[in-house]
Amino acid sequence: MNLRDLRYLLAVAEHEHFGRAAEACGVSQPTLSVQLRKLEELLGVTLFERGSKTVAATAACKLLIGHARVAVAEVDAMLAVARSLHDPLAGRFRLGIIPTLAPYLLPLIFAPLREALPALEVEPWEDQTSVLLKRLRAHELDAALLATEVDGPDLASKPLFAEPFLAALPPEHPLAERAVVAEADLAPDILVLAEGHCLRDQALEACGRSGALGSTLRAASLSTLLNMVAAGYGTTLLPGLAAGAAQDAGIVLRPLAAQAGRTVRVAWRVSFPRRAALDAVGEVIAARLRGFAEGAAAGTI
Amino acid sequence: MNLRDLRYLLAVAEHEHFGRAAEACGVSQPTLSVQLRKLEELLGVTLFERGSKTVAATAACKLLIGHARVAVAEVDAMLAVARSLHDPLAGRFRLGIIPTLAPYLLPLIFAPLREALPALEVEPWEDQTSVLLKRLRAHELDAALLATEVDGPDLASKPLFAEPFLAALPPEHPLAERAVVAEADLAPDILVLAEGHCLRDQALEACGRSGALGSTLRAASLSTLLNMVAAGYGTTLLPGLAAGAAQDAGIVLRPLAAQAGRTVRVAWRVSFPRRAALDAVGEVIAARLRGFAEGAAAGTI
DNA sequence: CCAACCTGATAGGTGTCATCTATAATGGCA
DNA sequence: TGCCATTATAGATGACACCTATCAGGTTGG
Repeated sequence: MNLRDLRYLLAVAEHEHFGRAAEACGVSQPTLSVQLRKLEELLGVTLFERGSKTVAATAACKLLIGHARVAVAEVDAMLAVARSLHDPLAGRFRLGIIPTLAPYLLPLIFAPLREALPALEVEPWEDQTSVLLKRLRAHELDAALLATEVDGPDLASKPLFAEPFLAALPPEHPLAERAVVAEADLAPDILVLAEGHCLRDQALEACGRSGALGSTLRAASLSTLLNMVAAGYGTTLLPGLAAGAAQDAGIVLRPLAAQAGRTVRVAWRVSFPRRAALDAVGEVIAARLRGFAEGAAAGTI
Repeated sequence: MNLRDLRYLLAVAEHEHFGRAAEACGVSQPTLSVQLRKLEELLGVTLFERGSKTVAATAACKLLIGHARVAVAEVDAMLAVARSLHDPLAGRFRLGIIPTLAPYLLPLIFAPLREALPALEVEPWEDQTSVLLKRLRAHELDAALLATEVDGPDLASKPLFAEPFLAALPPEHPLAERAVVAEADLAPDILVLAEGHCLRDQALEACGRSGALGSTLRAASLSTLLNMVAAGYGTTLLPGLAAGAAQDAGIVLRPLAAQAGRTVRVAWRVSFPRRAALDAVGEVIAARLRGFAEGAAAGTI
């Protein structure tokens, strides 16, 4: 059975005339006659009584037509929905973001995203890299903003912008008097985030310390870490976008000698079909952050 | 778009696996792949994300699947209804019956009809011949029991049984003393039904009177007519099946010399598709009335 | 690290079938 | 009785759903 046949059925029932029904369906009258007869044979039911001048739906036909009408209407509704879904730049876009980035990046990009992609409902999801990757692979996210490369043939990524690190120091810290701080000088009393945060590994690597930290304090969030630095517990390496929050906390920021930093990337499943939305979101973010690295590295924040 | 495609869509969404979905649909995997890709092109929407090991429905697909499910379910329901309608001996059967027949025939045939055709809901409709024919042609009746032939190429009929007329006389009427009454003897004081009843014309013809009756009384129903005869207003020609009612009213019945009578026929549209039901109903009625004519004509009622 | 697998995509061939035009059959009507 | 309207039939044709065979990519296990 074919949907077309149901449309023919409804047309003949409505017009009570094969010729006009055929015209309404855009086919020839013989086509309609043949197809309708086939439908009758398939159903095992006489659908229409053909008189010399009249075509009348049988009682059986009237029973069946109700179902046919609903079925055709549903398919039409489906086509309509599909048409409204044509635009890849519309609909929900679930974007994972790592915790050391989300609070500082989101305020910057929300407005540009809404302006550039008004039909796209960007839904942020904050979690650590490994969780984001898991959710991304599970189709629970459409893309993720990370500070690491991704591996595996099912995922791909591209860099959006470079984010320099800054030395974050308590005001009374000896290093605060220097204009530029060498990464290695931070090593002795550096504070880092809890395990799982990519920033933790990157900070340790930048200042040349191994992973074995002993009793070093570990903060659960970048906000907590800043509070600890401000309280004089030690120093840290801060992502450039968090500079504003650090200064508000009374922390002294200094550019780094070797210009350590991280690259924020957008990652996605290679099979993800809405590449247009993906690229558009990436471009909006990259455009918003363009020139950020130079300014931050030069200390002109 | 084809219903088949919707079934494929639902199968893949359910199994999340092209091979197994194809098996469930009874087609090869390439067929399913090709058809689904075509559906995606038709809808302009990517329905599934194909990973190396996974097939996941996109958000758009989930929106569309709801409609597809309803449409397919409706079509299946339609097929189920059609199957249950296969039996032509089932369902409503609207049977027109003329007023001079209905009250006397229906009590005889209801039980046999119910026994022989339990799935057939016979729905009687009582009206005069012309009205019945109009309703029959308008598809408001499936068949009609008449005492006349039908004409026109759109209608057909066949005789079911012969119904002799009887002379109906007041007990004190002179003719009541005869064993057999000649039709012409009833003419002087015959009472007939109102115009439009076929029995009126047949009674008048049988007793040799012209249509011009002058001030002759006319009854609206056979029941009224019997009351009038019983009250001594005159005589009448009575259809055999009404004999019981007449005797209950205290009327004297006599066989007719020329054995005037009428033939009850079933009429239908030649295009009426449920010939099986029609023939079955006719046969039940004919069987029930078989032998009636001889008994009635012989006065052994 | 490579071979065997699993899975979906692609290619070429084939048969079915929806569709067309042309024409017949039927009945109504003047 | 011939003309109009309507549906049914016939034969031809093109589209397309389907198949088998094969490819391509990714995973897995020895």
